[in-house]
Amino acid sequence: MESIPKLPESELEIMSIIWKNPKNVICDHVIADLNNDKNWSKTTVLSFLSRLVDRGFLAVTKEGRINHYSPIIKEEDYLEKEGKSFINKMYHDSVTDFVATLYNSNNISQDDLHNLKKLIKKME
Amino acid sequence: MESIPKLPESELEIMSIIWKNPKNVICDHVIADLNNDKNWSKTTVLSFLSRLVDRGFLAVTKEGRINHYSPIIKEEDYLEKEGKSFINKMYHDSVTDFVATLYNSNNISQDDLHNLKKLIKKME
DNA sequence: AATACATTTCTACAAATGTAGAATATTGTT
DNA sequence: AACAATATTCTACATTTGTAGAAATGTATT
Repeated sequence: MESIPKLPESELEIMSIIWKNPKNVICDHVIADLNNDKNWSKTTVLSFLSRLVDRGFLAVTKEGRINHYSPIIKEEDYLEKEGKSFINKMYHDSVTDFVATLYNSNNISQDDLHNLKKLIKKME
Repeated sequence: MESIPKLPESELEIMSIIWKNPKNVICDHVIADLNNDKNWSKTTVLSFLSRLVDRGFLAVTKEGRINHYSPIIKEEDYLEKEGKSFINKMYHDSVTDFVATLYNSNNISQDDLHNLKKLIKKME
């Protein structure tokens, strides 16, 4: 299959919203869920949605005049691919180095750390 | 201080090379260390270097006619900032979820996993 | 000094991204 | 049916990124 392309920031923002709640998505839902600091106009959001359709991330169907969007690319797949490439590019493939950096700079919450420990215990 | 901006791919590539070996860097070193799949012309590399200077990532001094570049932004700082933002944007701030994704998709080497365990043991 | 050569800086341009108004199409209302 | 309201699609344009030739500048060589 075609390898999944990396999305530009804004389109990723839109996809994240859709992945979080992927059933029966229309433009207005997306707008409602946008971060407050983004005040994109409706046409802007529609542009992004249409680019995501072009890129093969979304499918669109019309109900009356309204566009309904649904994800084609799965969130897990995208995250896996991006995560891998991030660790590779930035940490020469060492997850350990990555976690160490975050830990040393105090960017892992107690809670998160706790869960991480539990997870690691289960792994082998 | 100004928050560190995110670099475009190509410039990050250049910075990575320089960070790896930051003393007395000249254009030709960078070119020599480039990945084989990148065959950027010398002027292209020089363009990137000069953009990095503009962005405040590199300082440049001339020895004769030769430009010597040295990092202003520290690798750790850039990595910390990008790592944080990655985990935030992609994994709603959960390092655990990130590690889980990578683990489940078989993208952590035995070796790495081993080190990770050791690291976690030391943390608290 | 004149010439050939190497290095850097300028300039340019295509493609991608961010952004949204104008035009069009569709639906609902008087 | 005519008109207002609304959603989508087109079109447009500025900015950023990728890419590199042309021009300028400095150095070495005959």
